[in-house]
Amino acid sequence: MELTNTILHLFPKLNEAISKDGINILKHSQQITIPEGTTIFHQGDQCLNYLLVIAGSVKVFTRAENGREIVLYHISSGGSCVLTTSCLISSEDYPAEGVTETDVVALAIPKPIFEQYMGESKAFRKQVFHSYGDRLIKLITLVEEISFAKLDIRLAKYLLENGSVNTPIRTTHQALATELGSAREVISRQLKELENKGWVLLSRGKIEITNHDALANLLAH
Amino acid sequence: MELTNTILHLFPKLNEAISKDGINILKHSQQITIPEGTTIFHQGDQCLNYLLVIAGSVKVFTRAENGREIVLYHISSGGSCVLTTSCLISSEDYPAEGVTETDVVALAIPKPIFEQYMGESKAFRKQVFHSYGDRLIKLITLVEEISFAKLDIRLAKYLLENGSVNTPIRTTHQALATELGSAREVISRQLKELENKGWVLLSRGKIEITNHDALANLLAH
DNA sequence: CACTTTTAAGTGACATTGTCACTTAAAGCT
DNA sequence: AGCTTTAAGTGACAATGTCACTTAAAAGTG
Repeated sequence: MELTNTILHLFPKLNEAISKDGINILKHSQQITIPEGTTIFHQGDQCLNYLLVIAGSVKVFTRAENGREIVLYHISSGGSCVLTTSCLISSEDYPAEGVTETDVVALAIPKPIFEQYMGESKAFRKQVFHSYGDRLIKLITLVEEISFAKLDIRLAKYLLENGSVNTPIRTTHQALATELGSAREVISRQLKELENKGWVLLSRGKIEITNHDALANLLAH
Repeated sequence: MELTNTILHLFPKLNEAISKDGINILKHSQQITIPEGTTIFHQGDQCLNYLLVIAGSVKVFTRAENGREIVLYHISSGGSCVLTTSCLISSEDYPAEGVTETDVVALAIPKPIFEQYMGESKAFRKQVFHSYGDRLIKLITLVEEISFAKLDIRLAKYLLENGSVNTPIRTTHQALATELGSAREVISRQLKELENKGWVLLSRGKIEITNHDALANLLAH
Protein backbone atom coordinates (compact mmCIF):
# COMPACT_ATOMS: atom_id res chain seq x y z
CA MET A 1 0.00 0.00 0.00
CA GLU A 2 2.95 2.24 0.53
CA LEU A 3 3.86 2.01 -3.13
CA THR A 4 0.29 2.59 -4.22
CA ASN A 5 0.16 5.85 -2.32
CA THR A 6 3.48 6.98 -3.70
CA ILE A 7 2.37 6.31 -7.24
CA LEU A 8 -0.96 7.99 -6.85
CA HIS A 9 0.75 10.97 -5.36
CA LEU A 10 3.23 11.18 -8.22
CA PHE A 11 0.64 10.63 -10.93
CA PRO A 12 -2.59 12.31 -9.82
CA LYS A 13 -4.23 11.63 -13.16
CA LEU A 14 -3.78 7.92 -12.66
CA ASN A 15 -5.59 8.24 -9.38
CA GLU A 16 -8.52 9.57 -11.32
CA ALA A 17 -8.17 6.83 -13.92
CA ILE A 18 -8.42 4.27 -11.16
CA SER A 19 -11.27 5.77 -9.22
CA LYS A 20 -13.37 7.08 -12.09
CA ASP A 21 -12.68 4.61 -14.83
CA GLY A 22 -12.20 1.49 -12.74
CA ILE A 23 -8.83 0.80 -14.21
CA ASN A 24 -6.60 -1.48 -12.22
CA ILE A 25 -3.23 -0.12 -13.23
CA LEU A 26 -1.29 -1.55 -10.34
CA LYS A 27 -2.55 -5.03 -10.93
CA HIS A 28 -1.63 -5.12 -14.59
CA SER A 29 1.68 -3.40 -14.43
CA GLN A 30 4.96 -4.38 -12.95
CA GLN A 31 7.35 -2.56 -10.72
CA ILE A 32 10.89 -2.81 -11.93
CA THR A 33 14.23 -1.59 -10.66
CA ILE A 34 16.96 -0.60 -13.06
CA PRO A 35 20.54 -0.08 -11.88
CA GLU A 36 22.43 3.13 -12.51
CA GLY A 37 24.14 3.42 -15.85
CA THR A 38 21.76 1.14 -17.73
CA THR A 39 20.85 2.08 -21.28
CA ILE A 40 17.09 1.73 -21.33
CA PHE A 41 16.72 2.53 -24.99
CA HIS A 42 18.73 3.60 -27.96
CA GLN A 43 18.08 4.38 -31.55
CA GLY A 44 16.17 1.70 -33.35
CA ASP A 45 15.02 -0.21 -30.31
CA GLN A 46 11.59 -1.70 -30.13
CA CYS A 47 9.84 -1.05 -26.88
CA LEU A 48 7.23 -3.06 -25.16
CA ASN A 49 6.25 -1.07 -22.10
CA TYR A 50 4.99 2.30 -21.05
CA LEU A 51 7.36 3.43 -18.33
CA LEU A 52 6.38 5.60 -15.38
CA VAL A 53 9.32 6.68 -13.27
CA ILE A 54 8.69 6.35 -9.54
CA ALA A 55 12.16 7.09 -8.24
CA GLY A 56 15.51 8.03 -9.72
CA SER A 57 16.34 9.76 -12.96
CA VAL A 58 16.88 8.97 -16.62
CA LYS A 59 19.02 11.08 -18.94
CA VAL A 60 17.86 11.34 -22.55
CA PHE A 61 20.45 12.59 -25.02
CA THR A 62 21.68 12.46 -28.61
CA ARG A 63 25.17 11.87 -29.86
CA ALA A 64 26.78 13.49 -32.89
CA GLU A 65 29.07 11.61 -35.22
CA ASN A 66 32.13 13.31 -33.75
CA GLY A 67 31.17 12.01 -30.31
CA ARG A 68 29.79 15.23 -28.88
CA GLU A 69 26.58 14.75 -26.92
CA ILE A 70 23.77 16.92 -25.71
CA VAL A 71 21.23 16.14 -23.04
CA LEU A 72 17.68 16.62 -24.29
CA TYR A 73 15.95 16.23 -20.95
CA HIS A 74 15.78 14.21 -17.79
CA ILE A 75 12.93 12.02 -16.67
CA SER A 76 12.58 12.01 -12.93
CA SER A 77 9.97 10.73 -10.52
CA GLY A 78 6.50 11.57 -11.74
CA GLY A 79 7.63 11.54 -15.36
CA SER A 80 7.06 9.03 -18.08
CA CYS A 81 8.99 8.11 -21.14
CA VAL A 82 7.20 9.65 -24.09
CA LEU A 83 9.78 8.67 -26.64
CA THR A 84 9.15 5.03 -25.91
CA THR A 85 5.44 5.80 -25.79
CA SER A 86 5.63 7.35 -29.19
CA CYS A 87 7.39 4.37 -30.63
CA LEU A 88 4.94 2.19 -28.74
CA ILE A 89 2.19 3.58 -30.86
CA SER A 90 3.60 4.80 -34.10
CA SER A 91 6.48 2.35 -34.29
CA GLU A 92 9.01 4.90 -35.42
CA ASP A 93 12.68 5.02 -34.60
CA TYR A 94 13.73 7.63 -32.12
CA PRO A 95 16.94 9.50 -32.56
CA ALA A 96 18.04 9.46 -28.94
CA GLU A 97 19.38 7.33 -26.14
CA GLY A 98 18.16 6.96 -22.57
CA VAL A 99 20.45 6.02 -19.71
CA THR A 100 19.65 5.80 -16.01
CA GLU A 101 21.62 8.36 -14.01
CA THR A 102 20.79 6.69 -10.72
CA ASP A 103 19.08 3.50 -9.74
CA VAL A 104 15.56 3.84 -11.08
CA VAL A 105 12.31 2.39 -9.86
CA ALA A 106 9.64 2.36 -12.53
CA LEU A 107 6.20 1.05 -13.24
CA ALA A 108 6.05 -0.82 -16.52
CA ILE A 109 2.71 -1.06 -18.24
CA PRO A 110 2.75 -3.63 -21.04
CA LYS A 111 1.82 -2.43 -24.51
CA PRO A 112 -1.58 -4.22 -24.78
CA ILE A 113 -2.65 -2.94 -21.37
CA PHE A 114 -1.46 0.53 -22.30
CA GLU A 115 -3.57 0.49 -25.45
CA GLN A 116 -6.58 -0.74 -23.58
CA TYR A 117 -6.30 2.03 -21.00
CA MET A 118 -5.88 4.63 -23.71
CA GLY A 119 -9.27 3.59 -25.01
CA GLU A 120 -11.03 3.24 -21.71
CA SER A 121 -9.88 6.11 -19.58
CA LYS A 122 -9.96 9.79 -20.32
CA ALA A 123 -7.85 10.43 -17.23
CA PHE A 124 -5.24 7.97 -18.41
CA ARG A 125 -5.12 9.70 -21.78
CA LYS A 126 -4.69 12.99 -20.00
CA GLN A 127 -1.76 11.61 -18.10
CA VAL A 128 -0.12 10.44 -21.31
CA PHE A 129 -0.80 13.67 -23.16
CA HIS A 130 0.33 15.75 -20.29
CA SER A 131 3.74 14.16 -20.32
CA TYR A 132 3.89 14.55 -24.08
CA GLY A 133 3.12 18.22 -23.91
CA ASP A 134 5.67 18.56 -21.18
CA ARG A 135 8.42 17.08 -23.33
CA LEU A 136 7.50 19.18 -26.34
CA ILE A 137 7.71 22.29 -24.23
CA LYS A 138 11.03 21.17 -22.73
CA LEU A 139 12.45 20.54 -26.17
CA ILE A 140 11.24 23.86 -27.52
CA THR A 141 12.72 25.62 -24.51
CA LEU A 142 15.98 23.78 -25.13
CA VAL A 143 16.06 24.93 -28.76
CA GLU A 144 15.49 28.48 -27.56
CA GLU A 145 18.25 28.29 -24.98
CA ILE A 146 20.78 26.73 -27.32
CA SER A 147 20.04 29.26 -30.03
CA PHE A 148 19.69 32.42 -28.06
CA ALA A 149 21.07 32.24 -24.55
CA LYS A 150 24.70 32.90 -23.74
CA LEU A 151 26.67 30.10 -22.25
CA ASP A 152 27.63 31.85 -19.02
CA ILE A 153 23.95 32.43 -18.29
CA ARG A 154 23.03 28.83 -19.02
CA LEU A 155 25.92 27.63 -16.92
CA ALA A 156 24.98 29.84 -13.98
CA LYS A 157 21.40 28.61 -14.27
CA TYR A 158 22.53 25.02 -14.18
CA LEU A 159 24.75 25.63 -11.17
CA LEU A 160 21.98 27.32 -9.23
CA GLU A 161 19.50 24.60 -10.08
CA ASN A 162 21.81 21.81 -9.05
CA GLY A 163 23.68 23.15 -6.09
CA SER A 164 23.78 25.79 -3.40
CA VAL A 165 26.28 27.37 -1.04
CA ASN A 166 26.17 24.33 1.21
CA THR A 167 25.69 21.55 -1.31
CA PRO A 168 28.47 21.33 -3.88
CA ILE A 169 27.78 19.90 -7.31
CA ARG A 170 29.54 16.65 -8.03
CA THR A 171 30.08 16.48 -11.74
CA THR A 172 32.83 16.78 -14.31
CA HIS A 173 33.36 19.56 -16.80
CA GLN A 174 32.74 17.02 -19.52
CA ALA A 175 29.35 16.04 -18.09
CA LEU A 176 28.46 19.70 -17.81
CA ALA A 177 29.43 20.26 -21.43
CA THR A 178 27.13 17.42 -22.45
CA GLU A 179 24.37 18.83 -20.32
CA LEU A 180 24.65 22.22 -22.00
CA GLY A 181 25.59 21.01 -25.46
CA SER A 182 28.96 22.70 -25.36
CA ALA A 183 32.58 21.54 -25.29
CA ARG A 184 34.58 20.66 -22.22
CA GLU A 185 37.29 23.26 -22.80
CA VAL A 186 34.67 25.98 -23.08
CA ILE A 187 33.00 24.95 -19.84
CA SER A 188 36.38 24.83 -18.09
CA ARG A 189 37.13 28.37 -19.22
CA GLN A 190 33.75 29.66 -18.13
CA LEU A 191 34.06 28.00 -14.76
CA LYS A 192 37.56 29.38 -14.34
CA GLU A 193 36.17 32.86 -14.92
CA LEU A 194 33.49 32.30 -12.31
CA GLU A 195 36.20 31.11 -9.93
CA ASN A 196 38.33 34.20 -10.65
CA LYS A 197 35.36 36.33 -9.72
CA GLY A 198 35.11 34.37 -6.49
CA TRP A 199 31.63 33.03 -7.19
CA VAL A 200 32.53 29.34 -7.24
CA LEU A 201 35.30 27.12 -5.95
CA LEU A 202 36.56 24.39 -8.26
CA SER A 203 38.19 21.10 -7.57
CA ARG A 204 38.34 17.84 -9.42
CA GLY A 205 34.82 16.53 -9.90
CA LYS A 206 33.30 19.19 -7.64
CA ILE A 207 31.94 22.71 -7.97
CA GLU A 208 31.09 24.72 -4.87
CA ILE A 209 28.97 27.82 -5.09
CA THR A 210 30.46 30.54 -2.92
CA ASN A 211 28.38 33.49 -4.01
CA HIS A 212 24.81 32.55 -4.81
CA ASP A 213 23.55 36.07 -5.29
CA ALA A 214 26.17 37.03 -7.83
CA LEU A 215 25.24 34.00 -9.93
CA ALA A 216 21.55 34.70 -9.56
CA ASN A 217 22.23 38.23 -10.68
CA LEU A 218 23.58 36.97 -14.00
CA LEU A 219 20.23 35.37 -14.75
CA ALA A 220 18.29 38.48 -13.84
CA HIS A 221 19.95 39.98 -16.91
CA MET B 1 -16.64 13.80 -52.31
CA GLU B 2 -13.56 15.31 -53.82
CA LEU B 3 -12.54 16.71 -50.47
CA THR B 4 -13.29 13.45 -48.72
CA ASN B 5 -10.91 11.60 -50.98
CA THR B 6 -8.20 14.18 -50.53
CA ILE B 7 -8.47 13.97 -46.78
CA LEU B 8 -8.50 10.23 -46.66
CA HIS B 9 -5.50 10.16 -48.88
CA LEU B 10 -3.60 12.61 -46.68
CA PHE B 11 -4.59 10.94 -43.43
CA PRO B 12 -4.75 7.20 -44.04
CA LYS B 13 -5.28 6.51 -40.33
CA LEU B 14 -8.45 8.56 -40.40
CA ASN B 15 -9.69 6.40 -43.22
CA GLU B 16 -9.33 3.47 -40.88
CA ALA B 17 -11.02 5.36 -38.08
CA ILE B 18 -13.96 5.97 -40.34
CA SER B 19 -14.31 2.52 -41.80
CA LYS B 20 -13.40 0.45 -38.75
CA ASP B 21 -14.67 2.56 -35.90
CA GLY B 22 -17.67 4.13 -37.59
CA ILE B 23 -16.51 7.61 -36.82
CA ASN B 24 -18.01 10.35 -38.91
CA ILE B 25 -15.17 12.80 -38.85
CA LEU B 26 -16.20 14.78 -41.90
CA LYS B 27 -19.66 15.37 -40.56
CA HIS B 28 -18.54 16.69 -37.21
CA SER B 29 -15.66 18.79 -38.35
CA GLN B 30 -15.44 21.91 -40.35
CA GLN B 31 -13.32 22.86 -43.28
CA ILE B 32 -11.75 26.25 -42.83
CA THR B 33 -9.55 28.46 -44.96
CA ILE B 34 -6.96 30.72 -43.37
CA PRO B 35 -5.25 33.46 -45.37
CA GLU B 36 -1.49 33.73 -45.61
CA GLY B 37 0.25 35.52 -42.78
CA THR B 38 -2.35 34.74 -40.14
CA THR B 39 -1.14 34.00 -36.64
CA ILE B 40 -3.03 30.87 -35.73
CA PHE B 41 -1.68 30.65 -32.23
CA HIS B 42 0.79 32.31 -29.95
CA GLN B 43 1.97 31.86 -26.43
CA GLY B 44 -0.80 31.65 -23.92
CA ASP B 45 -3.65 31.16 -26.34
CA GLN B 46 -6.45 28.82 -25.58
CA CYS B 47 -7.35 26.53 -28.43
CA LEU B 48 -10.61 24.93 -29.23
CA ASN B 49 -9.97 22.74 -32.24
CA TYR B 50 -7.77 19.94 -33.44
CA LEU B 51 -6.38 21.15 -36.75
CA LEU B 52 -5.53 18.89 -39.68
CA VAL B 53 -3.79 20.69 -42.51
CA ILE B 54 -5.19 19.80 -45.93
CA ALA B 55 -3.35 22.34 -48.04
CA GLY B 56 -0.76 25.04 -47.47
CA SER B 57 1.84 25.40 -44.77
CA VAL B 58 2.19 26.72 -41.24
CA LYS B 59 5.47 27.91 -39.75
CA VAL B 60 6.00 27.27 -36.05
CA PHE B 61 8.76 29.30 -34.40
CA THR B 62 9.98 30.89 -31.18
CA ARG B 63 11.21 34.38 -30.65
CA ALA B 64 13.99 35.46 -28.29
CA GLU B 65 13.81 38.65 -26.28
CA ASN B 66 16.30 40.35 -28.60
CA GLY B 67 14.00 39.65 -31.55
CA ARG B 68 15.90 36.77 -33.06
CA GLU B 69 13.69 33.92 -34.20
CA ILE B 70 14.12 30.29 -35.04
CA VAL B 71 11.76 28.06 -36.98
CA LEU B 72 10.94 24.90 -35.05
CA TYR B 73 9.13 23.11 -37.85
CA HIS B 74 6.57 23.49 -40.60
CA ILE B 75 3.18 21.86 -40.74
CA SER B 76 2.17 21.05 -44.29
CA SER B 77 -0.60 19.03 -45.85
CA GLY B 78 -1.08 15.76 -44.05
CA GLY B 79 0.21 17.26 -40.81
CA SER B 80 -1.64 18.27 -37.71
CA CYS B 81 -0.96 20.79 -35.03
CA VAL B 82 0.30 18.91 -32.02
CA LEU B 83 1.10 21.95 -29.98
CA THR B 84 -2.51 22.99 -30.04
CA THR B 85 -3.46 19.36 -29.45
CA SER B 86 -1.27 19.24 -26.44
CA CYS B 87 -2.80 22.36 -25.02
CA LEU B 88 -6.19 20.99 -25.99
CA ILE B 89 -5.66 18.20 -23.53
CA SER B 90 -3.27 19.32 -20.89
CA SER B 91 -4.17 23.00 -20.98
CA GLU B 92 -0.60 24.19 -20.81
CA ASP B 93 0.89 27.24 -22.41
CA TYR B 94 3.08 26.62 -25.40
CA PRO B 95 6.20 28.63 -25.93
CA ALA B 96 5.83 29.13 -29.67
CA GLU B 97 3.93 30.94 -32.38
CA GLY B 98 2.28 29.55 -35.48
CA VAL B 99 1.80 31.62 -38.62
CA THR B 100 0.45 30.53 -41.99
CA GLU B 101 3.10 30.81 -44.70
CA THR B 102 0.55 30.41 -47.48
CA ASP B 103 -3.21 30.25 -47.61
CA VAL B 104 -4.11 27.20 -45.59
CA VAL B 105 -7.04 24.84 -45.87
CA ALA B 106 -7.61 22.87 -42.70
CA LEU B 107 -10.08 20.57 -41.09
CA ALA B 108 -11.05 21.71 -37.62
CA ILE B 109 -12.31 19.11 -35.20
CA PRO B 110 -13.94 20.71 -32.16
CA LYS B 111 -12.52 19.80 -28.76
CA PRO B 112 -15.46 17.69 -27.52
CA ILE B 113 -15.55 15.69 -30.74
CA PHE B 114 -11.80 15.26 -30.57
CA GLU B 115 -12.03 13.86 -27.07
CA GLN B 116 -14.83 11.53 -28.04
CA TYR B 117 -12.84 10.16 -30.97
CA MET B 118 -9.80 9.70 -28.80
CA GLY B 119 -11.85 7.38 -26.65
CA GLU B 120 -13.64 5.56 -29.42
CA SER B 121 -11.10 4.95 -32.12
CA LYS B 122 -7.74 3.30 -31.89
CA ALA B 123 -6.97 4.43 -35.43
CA PHE B 124 -7.74 8.02 -34.52
CA ARG B 125 -5.44 7.77 -31.53
CA LYS B 126 -2.77 6.38 -33.80
CA GLN B 127 -3.15 9.37 -36.09
CA VAL B 128 -2.76 11.75 -33.18
CA PHE B 129 0.20 9.91 -31.68
CA HIS B 130 1.87 9.56 -34.99
CA SER B 131 1.94 13.28 -35.49
CA TYR B 132 3.17 13.73 -31.95
CA GLY B 133 6.03 11.34 -32.43
CA ASP B 134 6.81 13.06 -35.68
CA ARG B 135 7.19 16.44 -34.01
CA LEU B 136 9.28 15.07 -31.18
CA ILE B 137 11.63 13.53 -33.69
CA LYS B 138 11.74 16.75 -35.73
CA LEU B 139 12.56 18.75 -32.62
CA ILE B 140 15.24 16.34 -31.49
CA THR B 141 16.75 16.42 -34.96
CA LEU B 142 16.67 20.20 -34.83
CA VAL B 143 18.51 20.24 -31.51
CA GLU B 144 21.12 17.94 -33.01
CA GLU B 145 21.56 20.09 -36.08
CA ILE B 146 21.79 23.34 -34.18
CA SER B 147 24.28 21.90 -31.73
CA PHE B 148 26.47 19.87 -33.98
CA ALA B 149 26.14 20.67 -37.66
CA LYS B 150 28.10 23.40 -39.35
CA LEU B 151 26.18 26.25 -40.83
CA ASP B 152 27.41 25.85 -44.40
CA ILE B 153 26.17 22.27 -44.40
CA ARG B 154 22.79 23.23 -43.02
CA LEU B 155 22.51 26.05 -45.49
CA ALA B 156 23.39 23.82 -48.44
CA LYS B 157 20.85 21.28 -47.22
CA TYR B 158 18.17 23.92 -47.05
CA LEU B 159 18.99 25.20 -50.53
CA LEU B 160 18.84 21.73 -52.04
CA GLU B 161 15.58 20.92 -50.30
CA ASN B 162 13.92 24.12 -51.40
CA GLY B 163 15.23 24.77 -54.88
CA SER B 164 16.97 23.27 -57.85
CA VAL B 165 18.91 24.43 -60.87
CA ASN B 166 15.71 25.43 -62.62
CA THR B 167 13.61 26.64 -59.69
CA PRO B 168 15.19 29.52 -57.79
CA ILE B 169 14.41 30.00 -54.11
CA ARG B 170 12.48 33.14 -53.34
CA THR B 171 13.39 34.19 -49.85
CA THR B 172 15.40 36.79 -48.00
CA HIS B 173 18.62 36.27 -46.09
CA GLN B 174 16.71 37.28 -42.98
CA ALA B 175 14.10 34.57 -43.51
CA LEU B 176 16.85 32.05 -44.07
CA ALA B 177 18.56 33.13 -40.87
CA THR B 178 15.31 32.55 -39.00
CA GLU B 179 14.88 29.19 -40.65
CA LEU B 180 18.35 28.07 -39.57
CA GLY B 181 18.47 29.91 -36.25
CA SER B 182 21.37 32.09 -37.31
CA ALA B 183 21.90 35.79 -37.98
CA ARG B 184 21.30 37.54 -41.28
CA GLU B 185 24.87 38.79 -41.66
CA VAL B 186 26.20 35.29 -41.19
CA ILE B 187 23.86 33.88 -43.83
CA SER B 188 24.80 36.67 -46.23
CA ARG B 189 28.47 35.86 -45.80
CA GLN B 190 27.93 32.15 -46.27
CA LEU B 191 25.86 32.75 -49.39
CA LYS B 192 28.47 35.12 -50.73
CA GLU B 193 31.04 32.37 -50.36
CA LEU B 194 28.84 29.94 -52.24
CA GLU B 195 28.42 32.55 -54.94
CA ASN B 196 32.19 33.09 -55.13
CA LYS B 197 32.59 29.38 -55.69
CA GLY B 198 30.05 29.67 -58.50
CA TRP B 199 27.56 27.33 -56.89
CA VAL B 200 24.70 29.81 -56.51
CA LEU B 201 23.65 33.10 -58.04
CA LEU B 202 22.30 35.78 -55.71
CA SER B 203 19.96 38.63 -56.26
CA ARG B 204 17.59 40.53 -54.04
CA GLY B 205 15.05 38.10 -52.65
CA LYS B 206 16.22 35.24 -54.88
CA ILE B 207 18.80 32.46 -54.75
CA GLU B 208 19.51 30.37 -57.84
CA ILE B 209 21.37 27.12 -57.61
CA THR B 210 23.91 26.89 -60.41
CA ASN B 211 25.84 23.83 -59.32
CA HIS B 212 23.66 21.24 -57.64
CA ASP B 213 26.32 18.56 -57.40
CA ALA B 214 28.84 20.75 -55.64
CA LEU B 215 26.25 21.60 -52.98
CA ALA B 216 25.20 17.99 -52.64
CA ASN B 217 28.84 17.10 -52.20
CA LEU B 218 29.05 19.30 -49.11
CA LEU B 219 26.40 17.18 -47.43
CA ALA B 220 28.06 13.91 -48.34
CA HIS B 221 30.89 15.09 -46.11
C1' DC C 1 8.33 60.55 -63.97
C1' DA C 2 11.10 61.93 -59.83
C1' DC C 3 10.96 61.64 -55.07
C1' DT C 4 10.62 59.45 -50.67
C1' DT C 5 10.10 55.38 -47.98
C1' DT C 6 10.67 50.77 -47.09
C1' DT C 7 13.03 46.66 -47.24
C1' DA C 8 17.15 43.79 -48.43
C1' DA C 9 21.77 43.13 -48.37
C1' DG C 10 26.88 44.39 -47.56
C1' DT C 11 30.81 45.59 -44.41
C1' DG C 12 34.45 45.73 -40.87
C1' DA C 13 35.60 45.39 -36.17
C1' DC C 14 35.04 42.78 -32.49
C1' DA C 15 33.08 39.14 -28.98
C1' DT C 16 31.82 34.54 -28.10
C1' DT C 17 32.07 29.84 -28.74
C1' DG C 18 34.07 25.57 -30.71
C1' DT C 19 38.15 22.75 -32.21
C1' DC C 20 42.64 20.79 -32.07
C1' DA C 21 46.65 19.04 -30.28
C1' DC C 22 48.53 18.77 -26.84
C1' DT C 23 50.20 19.09 -21.31
C1' DT C 24 49.45 18.71 -16.38
C1' DA C 25 47.60 16.80 -12.40
C1' DA C 26 44.66 14.27 -9.38
C1' DA C 27 42.62 9.74 -7.99
C1' DG C 28 42.47 4.85 -8.09
C1' DC C 29 44.92 0.44 -8.44
C1' DT C 30 48.54 -3.19 -7.65
C1' DA D 1 55.74 3.90 -4.85
C1' DG D 2 54.84 3.48 -9.52
C1' DC D 3 51.37 2.80 -13.18
C1' DT D 4 47.01 3.77 -15.22
C1' DT D 5 42.96 6.14 -15.79
C1' DT D 6 40.34 10.10 -15.75
C1' DA D 7 39.80 15.19 -15.16
C1' DA D 8 41.20 19.53 -16.17
C1' DG D 9 44.33 23.28 -18.25
C1' DT D 10 46.38 25.73 -22.32
C1' DG D 11 47.30 28.41 -26.54
C1' DA D 12 46.44 29.01 -31.24
C1' DC D 13 43.12 29.22 -34.35
C1' DA D 14 38.43 28.68 -36.84
C1' DA D 15 33.54 29.45 -36.95
C1' DT D 16 29.73 32.00 -35.69
C1' DG D 17 27.24 35.97 -33.63
C1' DT D 18 26.82 41.02 -32.67
C1' DC D 19 27.01 45.84 -33.51
C1' DA D 20 26.82 49.94 -35.85
C1' DC D 21 26.66 51.27 -39.52
C1' DT D 22 26.38 51.89 -45.30
C1' DT D 23 24.58 50.85 -49.85
C1' DA D 24 21.20 49.61 -52.99
C1' DA D 25 17.06 47.75 -54.88
C1' DA D 26 12.00 47.83 -54.91
C1' DA D 27 7.63 49.94 -53.76
C1' DG D 28 4.72 53.67 -53.01
C1' DT D 29 3.23 58.49 -54.14
C1' DG D 30 2.31 63.07 -55.81
